[in-house]
This record gives sequence, structure tokens and C-alpha cells, in this order.
Amino acid sequence: MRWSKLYLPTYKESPSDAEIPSHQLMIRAGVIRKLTAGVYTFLPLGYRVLKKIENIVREEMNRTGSQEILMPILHPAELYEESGRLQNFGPELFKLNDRKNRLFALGPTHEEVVTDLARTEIRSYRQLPQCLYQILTKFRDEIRPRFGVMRAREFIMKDAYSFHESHESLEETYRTMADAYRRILNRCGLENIMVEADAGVIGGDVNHEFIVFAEEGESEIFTCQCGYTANSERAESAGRPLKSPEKILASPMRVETPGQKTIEEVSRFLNTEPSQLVKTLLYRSGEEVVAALIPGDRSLNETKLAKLLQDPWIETLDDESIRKLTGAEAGYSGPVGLPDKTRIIADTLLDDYEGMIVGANENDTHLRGVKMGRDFEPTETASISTVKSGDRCARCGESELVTRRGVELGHIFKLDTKYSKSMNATFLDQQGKEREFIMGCYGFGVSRAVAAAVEANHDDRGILWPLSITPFDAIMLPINVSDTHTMEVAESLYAELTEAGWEVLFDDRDLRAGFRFKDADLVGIPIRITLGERNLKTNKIEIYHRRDDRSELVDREDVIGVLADVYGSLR
RNA sequence: CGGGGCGUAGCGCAGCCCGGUUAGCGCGCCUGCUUCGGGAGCAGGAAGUCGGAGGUUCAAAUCCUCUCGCCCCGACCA
Repeated sequence: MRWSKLYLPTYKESPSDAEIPSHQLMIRAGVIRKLTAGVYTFLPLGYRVLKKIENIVREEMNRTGSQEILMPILHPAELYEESGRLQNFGPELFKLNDRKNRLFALGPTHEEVVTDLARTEIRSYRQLPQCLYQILTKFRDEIRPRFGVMRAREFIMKDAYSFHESHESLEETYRTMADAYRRILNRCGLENIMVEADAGVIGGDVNHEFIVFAEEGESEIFTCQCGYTANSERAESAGRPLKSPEKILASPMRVETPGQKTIEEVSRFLNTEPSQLVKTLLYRSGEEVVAALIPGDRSLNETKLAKLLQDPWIETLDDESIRKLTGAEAGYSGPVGLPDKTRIIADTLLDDYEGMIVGANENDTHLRGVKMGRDFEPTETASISTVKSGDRCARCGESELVTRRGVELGHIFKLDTKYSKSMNATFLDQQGKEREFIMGCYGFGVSRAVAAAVEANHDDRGILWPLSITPFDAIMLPINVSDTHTMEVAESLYAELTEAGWEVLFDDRDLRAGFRFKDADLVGIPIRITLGERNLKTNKIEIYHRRDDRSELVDREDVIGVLADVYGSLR
């Protein structure tokens, strides 16, 4: 491809709305262009990368025996009423009406559609197991689209769905898929990890995310030497030893804390550590009021609480409601003396506490030496606080958890009968008995993978495409496009490489060399073939390896061999 | 949804507070000359409903109201 003919517009400056490196570089390097918030066009360069990733995904899915299909994007809303997700997906679901005012949705994923397909088509256990997948555009009305194609409202995803008669069969496919995801990410040249995760609106119990490491990634994960890995929504820890435990007193002691409302203020005022305090966070879940107790130096993990309460719509009480419930301003809430009907959930880390300092439910007052089980009785104990780097691992109880950031590219779920049950999707088993499908689903963010690849592979000059997904194998740059000899060599080399099946971007633009060098660095093709008049006099051609920032001079005849060496088994 | 910010040429911005006649700058774009191994120089040029609507005023990019769009932070830390 000749750059002079290719639609590859580059910018020296990045647009003001691009925050993270991948977004800035994808705009600057002509990979994507924004149409409106969270909606992007893939330009030729970006589309080439996208297709390469798609193909890797397709090959690996086919290898598992999964079959590609294409389901509709436009879904009748009734399907979502059946599964209950018209409510549960909430405002994220893009909805629209047809001319007869019938409600439709733009598919955010296809559990309902594929389950509907299975329930009408798969009648017998003899047809199981079955795994179907597709690669197509999905829609989610994100609360806050950002980072370009990383969190978009319209994006391309590979989604696969498996149907089974037994949990053993599901387990087998689940493992096969996990393995396939590993292979996909490794083939894309992306360093990754599988972690335990929260299932969110998809549902089901067992699920794992595949995270590609990147400094600016939106996901935070925790890992332990023992092999435990989980994302921040899911991770549990055994906490860490308390520095100076609060002693239990014969009975709670009231202390005046005038005007001290935050954990920081109170701990400073009482000359103690934030960890000695216990935060009481008041939530409303439906009609119920829930008091969540967590260590003062930690945050509540709302995902965990929502899951525990089986209510995705929990919300904190407003100040007025807190006054009514506790008789005190927010900031002085505590577990002692709350109305009986209040559900008290204590974080598991509080089991290690002897005494604690809590709000007294009275303005300007806290209680010291409080003992859980004596001064108040928690309704239940559960892990509801966030994990911190350096905590002891909950799994092995010994090593410290380490945190890293990354981008979530894959998420696989054991759905069990969540959808088959609500949508009455059944088959006949060997005994002729009607049974619900046991299902799994497996998502992979294809368009997001392009962004993740850039996020994980760039330097201060531009993108560094991994070899397996680079839009072109090499970029050929004749220094002086008006030098006849240079261009003769360029044309013949270009023809030869193209003939041999290499995809070469020929920068034949009549621009200064320096300008085109900068462009080449920005665009990030792994190999640059530079043709200079001086070197050509001795039949030498310069090969520049972008990622290593390294050049070598080779004979014209050896150029093709260098390419073959670099790409090795990739082609 | 709450708070904040921004919409002025394709991109990045100034001008607005303190209203005034031709609305500027950089990059990019077009023409010419010179230059030509790391985002060239000079000269000339094209390009803007100042997001939209309404209002105040002799006069609005500038003040007021509404509206649309975009961005950031928040929507756990009592």
C-alpha cells in the first residue's frame, strides 16, 4: 500500500479530550476517529489491526470446536422481560421503539437471543454439548464512556455461549475456553492474567476475567504467590495485624468528639489509628436499612455488598434519613443501639478486632472499647471491604497480596441455569425427562483489545504494534523520493516484497524525510526499511527495528530474509 | 444522576472579566521560490453561522436566560 493513496491522517498534537496514551496515540496515528461520545470509526490502519485480532480470535474459537454464527443486533424487548434483564440491565440497555411503538433493544450481549435459539432448536441431550459464537457490534449506554475505544458505547465483541446437560460438561468447556483465551492473548502479544471476578449483570456464580497488564488500565487486580488472583471487586484478604488494638472496656465508654466527623478527624482527635475505628455505612436496599461495618482505614466494596444483598440498586442513606434513623448527624453513626430492624453486616476483618471505636448515634460523641457480640450483634459477617496491597492473602493466609493494573479483555462465566430457567429453555435427557440447559458464556472485547494493545505497547514517540497484529509488516521509506535511483530500487523492492506476500506500507509521499520518520515512529510499524542515496551506492539498505530502536545495514538481497527472521513462525 | 470545566477555521488555543466598527495566533491546507537523514525557511493565499435559540443594548464572541453537545471529577470513605 502506498501511503500517498492510503487514508492515514496523522496529527502532531493530540486532541484535548484524549486522556490516556492509547487514546491519544490512536487519534494521532490515524487508527480511529470519534463520531460522538463513545462511538468511533476505525480508519484503515485501525481496521487492519481489528481484523487481525478478529482472525486470531476466530481461529482459536474454531479450534475449540465452537461454531461461528451471526445473531441480530436488534432485539425484541420481550426477551429481556423474560430474563428479567429489562430491569436489571437498567439504563445501560439501549432501547428504541419501532413505528408501531413496540419496544426493542440494541444487543448488549446475546444471552437471551441465543437461549431463545437453543430452546426452539435443541430438543435432545444427543445434541449437546454445543457452543456457538459470533463477532459483532454490541451496544451499551455506558454511564461514562471514556478513553476512546476502551470504554465505548458501541464496540465489537466476540461472545460465545455453550449448552450442556451436566456440570461436568460445562466445566470441561469452561476450561477449554479459558485455555483458548490464554492462547488468544498470548498470540496477540499481550501479557495477561486470569483472575476471579464479579459476575455483574451477566449473572452466574463462577467467573473469571482476563486482564492485560497496563499502567493506566481501569481494572485493579490482586495476586498472591500462592496462585490466588482476583480483581478488586472480588478480592478478599485476611487483612493485616493491627498496630495498637483498641482494648475492650467493661462497657462502652462515651467520649466527646465535638465536630469530629471523618475517620481521619476522629482518629487524630483521639490520638489513635484509623484502623481502630469502625465505620458504619448506612444503605437502603429496597425497604430494608443495612448498616455495613468496616475497618476505619478501608473502603466499602459496594459490589460485594450488592451481591450479598442480591440487590444491584443499593444506595447510601441521605443525611436526613440518617438523622431520622440514628438521631444524629452523619459522621456519628454506629452499630450500638440501632433500631432492631436494621440489618447489621460486619466485615470479616472485624473478627480480628478486640475492641473498637464507633459512632455513638449521638452528635459529637463516639464510643470506645466496644465489643462486637456483646454491645451489638451483627446480623451476619461477610467480606465487604476493599483489599489493600500488602494485605495477607485470604486463601493461603501467609503471603502478601500484590496489586497491578490492567485492561479487562475477556470475561468468562458459568451461567448454570440462570437464563434457561427464567426463559424455560429445556431439553429431554436420557431418561426422557425435561431439563434446563446448563450454560456458559464467554466474552472477549475485540475493539477494546486494539486499545489495550496500544496501551501496553507504546513509547514516547508512538505506538509499538505487536508483530502478530501490526497493520503492516514493514514500512518502506525512501529518503529522497525525487531521486530516480532510490525510487527504482524502492519500486522493485516493494514489488518483490508484495509478491512474496509481505504487507508493506510504502511511504512514497513527497515530504521531507524527518517528517516521515516522525510519522513512521508514531504509526508504529515494527520494521522500517529506509532507502538512502548514500547507502544504495554500496547496495546497502537500512533496517530499523522500531521496538528496540536499533538499525542494521543489509544488502538489498537480504531484506526479505530479515523480515522472515523477525516474523518467524508468525507467517 | 451530583459537582466543575469547555464549545471561536480541519486540529490546538487566545480574545469574553471591563460590549464598540476589519475576530486573532500556532499547526495543518493551497500557490510559488529556496530547502531536503528526524515534524524546514520565506512570500502570498483560502478557510470561521464565535454550538443553537431567545433576550438586554444604538451596538453582543463578550452581559442575561434557556437549550444542545463535549470533557473531567464524583456518584463507598459519614
